[in-house]
Amino acid sequence: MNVLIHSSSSNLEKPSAARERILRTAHTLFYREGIRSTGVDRIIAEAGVTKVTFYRHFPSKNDLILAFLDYRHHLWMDWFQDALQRYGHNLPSITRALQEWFADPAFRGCAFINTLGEMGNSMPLVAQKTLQHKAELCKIIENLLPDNSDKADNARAIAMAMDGAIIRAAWGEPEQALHGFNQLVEGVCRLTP
Amino acid sequence: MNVLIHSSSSNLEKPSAARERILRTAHTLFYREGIRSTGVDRIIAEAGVTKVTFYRHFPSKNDLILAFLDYRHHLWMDWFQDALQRYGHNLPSITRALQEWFADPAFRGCAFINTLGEMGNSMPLVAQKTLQHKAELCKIIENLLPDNSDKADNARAIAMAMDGAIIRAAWGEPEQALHGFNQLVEGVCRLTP
DNA sequence: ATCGGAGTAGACAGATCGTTCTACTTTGTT
DNA sequence: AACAAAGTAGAACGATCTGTCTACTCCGAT
Repeated sequence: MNVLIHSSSSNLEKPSAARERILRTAHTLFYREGIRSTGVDRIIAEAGVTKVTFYRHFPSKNDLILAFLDYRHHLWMDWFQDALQRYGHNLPSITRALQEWFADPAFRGCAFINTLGEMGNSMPLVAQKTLQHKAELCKIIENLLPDNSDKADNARAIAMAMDGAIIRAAWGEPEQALHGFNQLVEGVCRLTP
Repeated sequence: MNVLIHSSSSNLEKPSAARERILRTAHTLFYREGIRSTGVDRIIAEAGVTKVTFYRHFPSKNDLILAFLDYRHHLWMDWFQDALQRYGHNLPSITRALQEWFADPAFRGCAFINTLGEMGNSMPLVAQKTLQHKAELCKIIENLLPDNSDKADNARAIAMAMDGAIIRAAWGEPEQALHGFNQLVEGVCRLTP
């Protein structure tokens, strides 16, 4: 019951089935077990490709890491926007979306937070992609806020609260995470009604 | 100008100078560069000990990782409590303490968030120590809250906001992190005045 | 018909990983 | 004086890491 499903059958422009399999496998393993503890050999084996094929598409593991983040970005954004729509596309729908995500057995926190935390400053592009990801998230949150409030500011605060909630949920306390998140969001909204 | 300084001269009960050096070196490297990307060979070299000495104190790298978290816990808690006292031991003093921390050139986010994110579920004790760390932090925050409010609940929400701020600061946006954190704290406090 | 791009299978190199080992020296306690 | 704990120096282990290489197959477009 994965909530974040891979759009498997969009091969109309043929972006290489092998490449897609590598990327999906890398996504699963990188997200579940971390970047460094996942060797390329394992990705290659589980994706069912050969080394030559792998290195043809991704000249180095670093290239795969960056592609993984792009892949993750689109996957997560698509799911999140869809979830918001399904839950009413208003402020409370964020909580419902998070609840859905936290309940996913594959949930293991935010891939960007985890990756940046693991890689440190050794890959500047990771930090850059992380910032882009969160900037886009802020824009989406902005659209859920009423016009009279200071939208950009409040959206950033809510995004921060989201990260805090995601981390807490990753520690195995999803209920407390959602409760605390609601508290924080409610508080912020009361400040600029 | 490290804000988190190592209590170097507390060798009255002699916990082995070599052990202390290994632990300090591991702390620096693990925190700055991550766990898996820091090999024991490098720790051994930079700590100026030999392999035998290293493995006498820490039978495996995993033991060192856990000791690192304990070490970090005490180091950070001591600094944090001291900073709170210095800034007035009230709610706003949290922000000042965070500001001080974020300005530290060695700042690279929360060691527990980073480590748990990197290790995943491969080391259950890491998750356990992380929860203990944050539980203790919540208790400290509780003591800063007025009596009439729902202290435990609010402390947890504030701790969550702290984590969000820490992450944002680790991405290189300390001012936005502090601003958002203030917003969130102010909002929570207005809910239960 | 043919040529190139993308695939398969798997050996291999060179570095680094965590860990163990032998052999010797210093230091503190009894 | 003697002994044990804790230190030094450094070789070596097997495993695993990323990345390269040769040799062969398949298939679609020209």
